Amino acid sequence: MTNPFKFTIEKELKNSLGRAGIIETPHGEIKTPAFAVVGTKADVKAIRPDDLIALGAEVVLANTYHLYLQPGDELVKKAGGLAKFMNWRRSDGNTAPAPTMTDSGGFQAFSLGVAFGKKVSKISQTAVSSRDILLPSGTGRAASAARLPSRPSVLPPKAEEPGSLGLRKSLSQKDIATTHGELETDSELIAKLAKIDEDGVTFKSVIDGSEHRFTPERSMEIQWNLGADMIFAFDECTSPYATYEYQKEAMDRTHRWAARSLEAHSKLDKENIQSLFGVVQGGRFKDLREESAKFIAKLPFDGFGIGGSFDKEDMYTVVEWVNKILPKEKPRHLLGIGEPRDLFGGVENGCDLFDCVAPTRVARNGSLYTNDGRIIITNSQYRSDLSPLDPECGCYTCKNYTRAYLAHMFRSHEILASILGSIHNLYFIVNLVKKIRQSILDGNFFEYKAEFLRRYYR
RNA sequence: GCGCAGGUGACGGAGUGGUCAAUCGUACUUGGCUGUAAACCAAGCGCCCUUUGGGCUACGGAGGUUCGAAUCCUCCCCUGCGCA
Repeated sequence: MTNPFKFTIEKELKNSLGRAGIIETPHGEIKTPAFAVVGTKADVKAIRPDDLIALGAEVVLANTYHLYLQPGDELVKKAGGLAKFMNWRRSDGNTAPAPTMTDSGGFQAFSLGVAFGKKVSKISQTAVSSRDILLPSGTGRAASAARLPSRPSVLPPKAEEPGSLGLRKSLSQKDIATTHGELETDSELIAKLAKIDEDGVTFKSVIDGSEHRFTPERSMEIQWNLGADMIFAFDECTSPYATYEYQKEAMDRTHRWAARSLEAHSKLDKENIQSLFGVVQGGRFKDLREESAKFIAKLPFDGFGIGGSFDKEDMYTVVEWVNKILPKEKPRHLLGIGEPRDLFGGVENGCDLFDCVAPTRVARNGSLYTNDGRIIITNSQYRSDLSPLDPECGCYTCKNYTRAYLAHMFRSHEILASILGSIHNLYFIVNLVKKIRQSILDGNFFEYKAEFLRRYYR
C-alpha cells in the first residue's frame, strides 16, 4: 500500500498567497482551508465524536506528549490507532476511521519549559516595529522586552543537573500559582517541567512527576504508534520573548531535529502510509523565518507546519514571509492559531490548515463566539436574556437553548455548560473556515473578510 | 419562665483590648485564555477622595470602662438547644 496523501489546489486568491484545495489522506479527504479540532488526549474536551461530525469537523489533532504519558502509545497502537481508539469517524453509521494528526510534543518544550507557571503565551501582545524585526539584533527588541515585567528574556539552553526540576508529585493549579512568585531568575525559569538540549527534551510528567525523554527519534516512534495520518517533526517552540540569539540557536536545532525526524520516520514507515510535516521556526525575525522556510522546504516533507511564537500584530507578516518560500504544492498548517481574525489572516497569507485550543478552552471558561464578537456569557446582562446565543448560528446549542440557560449552566458549574459552549464555539470556528473556503471558491474572499471582521470586531 | 450556647461584611465562618475595614471559603462584578499543565487563572468586592495615601461609617441595640473595644462591663432585643 502506498500513501494516497495528496494535496490539490482548487482555486487561488488573486494578489495573495491564499488558496482553497483538498488534502486526501488514507482516511478521507479534508477540504482546505480547514480547522483541525484539537483532541489532545484523544478526545475533544467535552465533545463526543458524533457532535464533531454534526458540527462539521473533518480532522482531529491529538498530542504525542499527552498520549505517550497516558494511556501510552503502545496501547493506542493495539487499539487500532488514534482514530479507531477515540471513535473518530466522519459520519454517522460509518465505522471507518477519519483523518487525524498528531503534534510532536515540541510545543511542550515551550509550554512546560519557559512558559511553565508564567503568564507567557506564544502570542505576545507587544507591538514590535517592523524595523526591529528586520534587524538581526538590537536595542529595540530589548526595550520591548523590558516593557513586560518578570519574564524570561533569555533561555539558557545548557543542560544542568537533572534533579533540579523540583516537581512535587503532580501539581495542582494552586501549587503552580503559589510557585509563580518564587520563580524569578532565568536559571530558575529553565528548571521547569521541560529542559532542552541538543539531542532532545527532558520532560517531567505533569501527571506524576516522573522523568521522560523525547528526541526526534522517540517522537517519531510514538507518533508512528499513535498512527495518525499526518504527523509533525519534533521541533522546539520558543518564547516570543526569547532573544534573537536564542531564536537562532533553537531554530538551528529544530532544523537538525527535522532531518533526524525524517530519517527516523522513513525507517518506521517503510510502506509510506503516514505523512510527515516539517516545522518552520524563527520567531518574529524575518531573516530567521526565511532561513527556516528555505531549510525546511528543501527537505522531503509531505507538508509544513508554521510554528513558534509571534507578536500579535505581526503574525500574518511572518506567515507571509514563510509561505512565499514554502513550495505551494504542499499543504501548510499554521500551528495553534485560530482566533477569527487570525484565520482570515492565515488563509490570506497561504495557510491551509489550522488548529487551536481556543474554541474549546475559551468555551469551558464561559467565552462564546457570536457574529457580533465574543461574549462572556456569565456577565450579568445575560442572566435573564431569553434570546438565543447567536440567532444566526445553526449549531445545536443555538437552536435549542437561550443565553439565560447557558448563563445558568455556567454559573452553576454544570458539566453541560462546557458541552454546549464547546459545541457552539467549535461549530462557529469550523464553519467560519468553511465559509472562508467557500468565499475563495466564490471569488469574494476579501468582501467576506471585510464584512465579517467589521462586525465581529466593531 | 429557668439553664446552656450564640448574634461579625451577600452567605458560611475566623477573630476575642491596639498591627481590624476585619483571616479564609463561597457568592457577586470584571477581565484573561491562540500546536491544552487549564470545567482554569487573575483582579475587585463598606462608603468617599487624585495617590504605595487619607477621611468617614461599621462587627444585634443602647450605655459604660479604657489613651484605645468586634473583643471587657451593664441593661435591652433576637436565635438555637435542653428543662419546665
